Amino acid sequence: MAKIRDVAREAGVSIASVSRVLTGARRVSDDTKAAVLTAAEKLGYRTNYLASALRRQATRTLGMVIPRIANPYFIALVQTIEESAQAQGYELLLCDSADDADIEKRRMRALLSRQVEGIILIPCDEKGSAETVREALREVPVVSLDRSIRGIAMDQVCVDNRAGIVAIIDHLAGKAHRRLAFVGAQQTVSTARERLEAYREYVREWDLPSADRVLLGEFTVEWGEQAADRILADGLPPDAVVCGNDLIAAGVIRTLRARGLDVPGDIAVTGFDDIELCRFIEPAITTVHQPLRDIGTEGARRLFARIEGTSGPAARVRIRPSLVVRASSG
Amino acid sequence: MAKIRDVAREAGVSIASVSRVLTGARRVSDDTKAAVLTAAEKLGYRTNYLASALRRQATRTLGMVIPRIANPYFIALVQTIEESAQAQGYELLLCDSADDADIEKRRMRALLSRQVEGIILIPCDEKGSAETVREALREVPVVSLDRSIRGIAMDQVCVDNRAGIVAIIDHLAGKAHRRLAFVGAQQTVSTARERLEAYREYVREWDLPSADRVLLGEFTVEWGEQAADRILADGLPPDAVVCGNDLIAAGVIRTLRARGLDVPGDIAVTGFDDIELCRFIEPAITTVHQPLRDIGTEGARRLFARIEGTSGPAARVRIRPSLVVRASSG
DNA sequence: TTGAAAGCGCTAACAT
DNA sequence: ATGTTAGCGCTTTCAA
Repeated sequence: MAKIRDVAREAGVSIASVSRVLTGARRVSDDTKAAVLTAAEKLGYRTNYLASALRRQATRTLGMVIPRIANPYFIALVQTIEESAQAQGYELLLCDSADDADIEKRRMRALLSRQVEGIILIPCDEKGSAETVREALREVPVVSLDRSIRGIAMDQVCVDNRAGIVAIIDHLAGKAHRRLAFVGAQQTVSTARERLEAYREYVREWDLPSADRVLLGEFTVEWGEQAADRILADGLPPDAVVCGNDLIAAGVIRTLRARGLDVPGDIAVTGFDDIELCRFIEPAITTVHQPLRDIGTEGARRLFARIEGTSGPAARVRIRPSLVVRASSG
Repeated sequence: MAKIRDVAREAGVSIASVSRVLTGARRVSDDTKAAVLTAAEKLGYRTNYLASALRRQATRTLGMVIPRIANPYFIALVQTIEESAQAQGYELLLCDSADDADIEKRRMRALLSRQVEGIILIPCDEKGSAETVREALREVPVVSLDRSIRGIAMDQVCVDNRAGIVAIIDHLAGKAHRRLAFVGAQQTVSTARERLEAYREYVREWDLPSADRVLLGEFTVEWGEQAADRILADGLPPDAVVCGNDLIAAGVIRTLRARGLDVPGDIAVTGFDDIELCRFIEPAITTVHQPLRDIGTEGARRLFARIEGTSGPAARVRIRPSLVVRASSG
């Protein structure tokens, strides 16, 4: 692999001149520039990023840690961050925490070891992630996306979960649904917690017993399937099921239909997130659309502001979602 | 950020001793080790990867370039590669080529600049990728996955597309389907080409006219929807549609049902890849299951063999897929 | 405008 | 077992 030395020799100039040409410094004659470019091209020279970054003490690299790379929902956020990074001339290092706080810590440390200049994190666990973030914050700015962490001074950008749940309940109430149930996930992340809390608080304005008709498991299709059977085991089932996310809704719908019920005729079902699957399920799922692009760009904006040191106190930003009415809610 | 100097001072030893302790070299006394560990912990020291990698001339890092990070199918391969990399003590740098040969070239160069020790590539374009690969091969081993590139000496691991299509046609023939059609994608990647060729060659053993009943577009749901309408416009439509992948099949099914036809009653439909969506569509899609784990591990195995210089001539490996029969093929 | 040389933070060879 | 030091490949003073 050709080094800057080789290019200098080939071009008949000093290595300083080669560096100047390649980094775009101004003070170079056209002759030198041409000679260097020719030599570099001829030798297939490529700047050694390690040496360059070590010397200039800048990597122009961002890190991002997400709970699961296989989740298209998170990937949509990755895309947005990647675009923002590219626009600023930064590269993105993506890591998967496998929804495990220990792995998340290891990944964050690996990113810091690689001297990333900032980190975007989708925390995997509200408790476990806090310590990791605090450690990282001592070295670089960190911004959390999608899920928030309480009691920590950092920029956090997420959807207004409460507004989403309120919109869903208002919609169902407008369709004359009265007996509601909520199928959500255990309270390990803020989204699970906030959606449940919003449901509990808001639904009692319509129907008190509905506030206690709550089942908590995981954000998966499988849990939705199980939960639906539990709901049906009840003597007088609800006429609408508010789900914590779309995957759960897909599972609930599948089981309800397998048991011979009509959705939404017998029971309406709603989701949250508006993942692509919503349009493929029959009936298509009524849900809350996540403003992923807005969340991502706002997160990146704040991270870069911190990197440049031009930002004020840490803030928690909540982006308003929108209701998407489809067939599953009658 | 604490440096090795600071730790050495804090521990009252030389920087060499700190390095020895942290890199796990043997020749250190227990006292020194303890002192270093304590000091490092106290200062929150983390080895600077840039300096370390530059010095040892080894990054223990692999690069991977895939056409689209949003495609869960590719992500399944990423997961496998990541696991293999971790098992070897390597980290993985993931890049998205956005299905664009120019971007792919830029990404590959960025990886080389970062001194990755090997690259796993899912080429975005059979023509455009060849040159990029040849360039990269001058510096590090490159292994292609899922899609192959003709006329280039490198390890390539992909599914046996022909075997998959043959299995599909045998299955449909066994169900007494005779008038077949193929809906695939333009021939920019090997998978599109090989599946079409296999269809054309093999279907004529059953029904000659079927070999010409071919529509080519993209590997998307939207194209499947359009293609279905074109198929129906024909006076005497086929009784089974073999699709180039599952997304196309999903689109075909959606349109056929929207036009009032029964799948598979009126027309059977099959896919290729066995993505998750297959089980959610109604009717669930009969398809060819990709042995993604096998492809990934075999690719990683070959890459590491090349990195260690313990491998023979470049080879093209074809992994056998399996047929998954579901409701869409009657 | 150009070149010589220092030094980024670390590891490993060499000396002790 | 430990310390001293050269040097990985590059960028950026500093001089000329």
